Amino acid sequence: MLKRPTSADVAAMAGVSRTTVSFVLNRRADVKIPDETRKRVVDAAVQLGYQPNASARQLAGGRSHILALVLHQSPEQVASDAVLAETLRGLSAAAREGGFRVMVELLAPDGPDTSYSSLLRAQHADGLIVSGPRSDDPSLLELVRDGFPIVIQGSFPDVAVQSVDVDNVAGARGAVEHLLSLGHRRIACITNAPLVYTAAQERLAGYTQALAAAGIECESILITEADFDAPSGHLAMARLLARTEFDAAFVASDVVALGAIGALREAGRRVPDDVSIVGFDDIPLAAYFDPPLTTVRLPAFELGQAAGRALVERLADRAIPHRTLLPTELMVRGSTTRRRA
Amino acid sequence: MLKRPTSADVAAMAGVSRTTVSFVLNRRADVKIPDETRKRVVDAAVQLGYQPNASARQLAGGRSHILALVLHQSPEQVASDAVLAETLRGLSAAAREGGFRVMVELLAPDGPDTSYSSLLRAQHADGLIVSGPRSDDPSLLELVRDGFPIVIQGSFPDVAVQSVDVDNVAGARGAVEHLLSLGHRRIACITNAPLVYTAAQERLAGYTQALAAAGIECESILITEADFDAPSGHLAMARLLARTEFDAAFVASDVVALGAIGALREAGRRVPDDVSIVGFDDIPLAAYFDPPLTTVRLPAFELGQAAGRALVERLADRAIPHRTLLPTELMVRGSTTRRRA
DNA sequence: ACGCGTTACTGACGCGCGTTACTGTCCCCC
DNA sequence: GGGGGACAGTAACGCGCGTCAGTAACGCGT
Repeated sequence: MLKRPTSADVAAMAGVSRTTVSFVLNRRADVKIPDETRKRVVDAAVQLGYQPNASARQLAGGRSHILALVLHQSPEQVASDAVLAETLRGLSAAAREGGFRVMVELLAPDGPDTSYSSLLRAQHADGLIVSGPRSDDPSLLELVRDGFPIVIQGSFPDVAVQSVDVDNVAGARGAVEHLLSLGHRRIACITNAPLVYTAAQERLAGYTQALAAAGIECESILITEADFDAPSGHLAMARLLARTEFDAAFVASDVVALGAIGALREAGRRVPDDVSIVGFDDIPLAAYFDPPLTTVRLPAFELGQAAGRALVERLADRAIPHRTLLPTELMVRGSTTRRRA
Repeated sequence: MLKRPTSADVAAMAGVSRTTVSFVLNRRADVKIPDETRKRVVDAAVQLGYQPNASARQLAGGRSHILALVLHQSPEQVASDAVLAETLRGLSAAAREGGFRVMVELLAPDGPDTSYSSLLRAQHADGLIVSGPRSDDPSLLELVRDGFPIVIQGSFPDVAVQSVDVDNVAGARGAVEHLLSLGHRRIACITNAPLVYTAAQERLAGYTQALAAAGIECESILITEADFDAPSGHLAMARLLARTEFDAAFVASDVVALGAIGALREAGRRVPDDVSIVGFDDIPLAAYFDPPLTTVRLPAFELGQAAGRALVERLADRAIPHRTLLPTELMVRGSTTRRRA
């Protein structure tokens, strides 16, 4: 492997100093360089295939131009996170706009894994996007308190840190309102995850709000928790079926909803004729479920993009809103229908 | 934000030179340091919360300790890549074992996006894992020729570069043999992607091999291409239904298969009673399709892990096999059944 | 007393770049 | 003729670390 050219090589070839090379290649507006010299430098750089060494640049400039995405999730959660790819795409796009690259740090949630704090403390990355943190994460609190640039994707209550999220409450409320508008009154709810996760809390809150607004009492017998994946949805629906009657259900995750629909089918209940189902997320496959799933679209790409942009702005010392909430959209498909008379 | 401590600060506090600090913290076995001194240094480092600056380390050491994952995929492909998350987990695990971190580079496939070559040339990353490259990518060829450490995830024929892949041919063959063993003779095939992708070619090859081994002629009227996502599977199945008869189909992607099953349903054909279906990938949701999908399990985690490990070994100048093929496993579920008499 | 080896450590350089402060030159205007 | 300013460019330092060559102190055998 041939030795990579340095800026000194470019300088030598162009017959100028290294400083001039740096000025030209970094397009410094406050330094005047005649076009002729500029061209000589650029030509030399191109001819040598010069690429500035990232480490040296980072060291001299004090910034790494890297954003790190920290995923605070269990394997099951990652596996069933159907929107991760899209979120990553959005983040990647935003990073690129701002001249950053993206690093990914996957954490095992069992046991305190604080490896990501070294990302910042070692200046591996300039800023962090932390996805779905647990609200009791001490090392995250410490990083925030130390003033590191961090954007939370999700929510992290009671802490002064920027966050970007989808409007879970409004989305869930809209989903339940849709069921209400179809005449359903006895509506069950399966959460997407245990309630230690704020997103699960928020979606549940949307459910109860919609019921309250319609003057319907919220019964805990109608509510049960799932745990990210389809099997947990299957179990949750089986629990509900065993203990009460209902003619619709809001399932706060498409993946969980697929499992729940399976349980309904096995119990001989048809969707949507016997039970209407609304999901949440609008994963790419949702429209191809049988029946096609009515669900709440989570703008995954935009979410990643918004988080990335927020962090980029923050790193440029520009003011950014404390909290950004992205709107959801109800996608009405075949899994909901008017209540039978 | 407080200024981060440097190794000089640690040295001052411990009353030794910076060199000694470096020796102690890097656990250099070839340098003898008494335990007492060692302890003083470690204590000082802990007390200051010292974290070596990554850039400086990279610059001095000439390596970044970063692996980059290059995803050469269209948005639709990324969105429907249900195994990306798992692969990333595996890669991340392997990287961590080897003391590396992971960077992700998403490329738009339209137009030659060579941004990833600068990852290596700028020494942003020590090595690359390139997922599913197109075989005509010139900048990749160039990188390989220049001797950069690259591992392909997928295949890249006719080029001397390490690669890791799942055994697509054997997996597809097994899927079709399963259909044959159930008495099916007229078996259609929907590819997972256009045939410029080698994985699609290989899975198709497995299909034709299995038929050939059974002495069945391979008819092109039974073969059609899809394009990664469910809608394309729907279209593909509609095309097949319009032009011929068959009693089973091998669909080389679970996501595509879901779309195909939808098309069968709309055409009034039941799965598996009228048409048996075998998919490929075993995405987490496959077991929850209706009917549960018989499919070929792609060991996604292991794939990422194997790619990561291969690259780590390569970077340590240890010999690694030119090509690693991971075995698949047939998951027999409800979408296949014996041919009706 | 001297040489020699060992132990315990350090000084100084280099990695490749950004950047500040500075130098030299030319020209114009009083 | 000389002061001043714009122009074109450079020398040199610092970023924080790894590492090699080197040194000072000490012990030991003869």
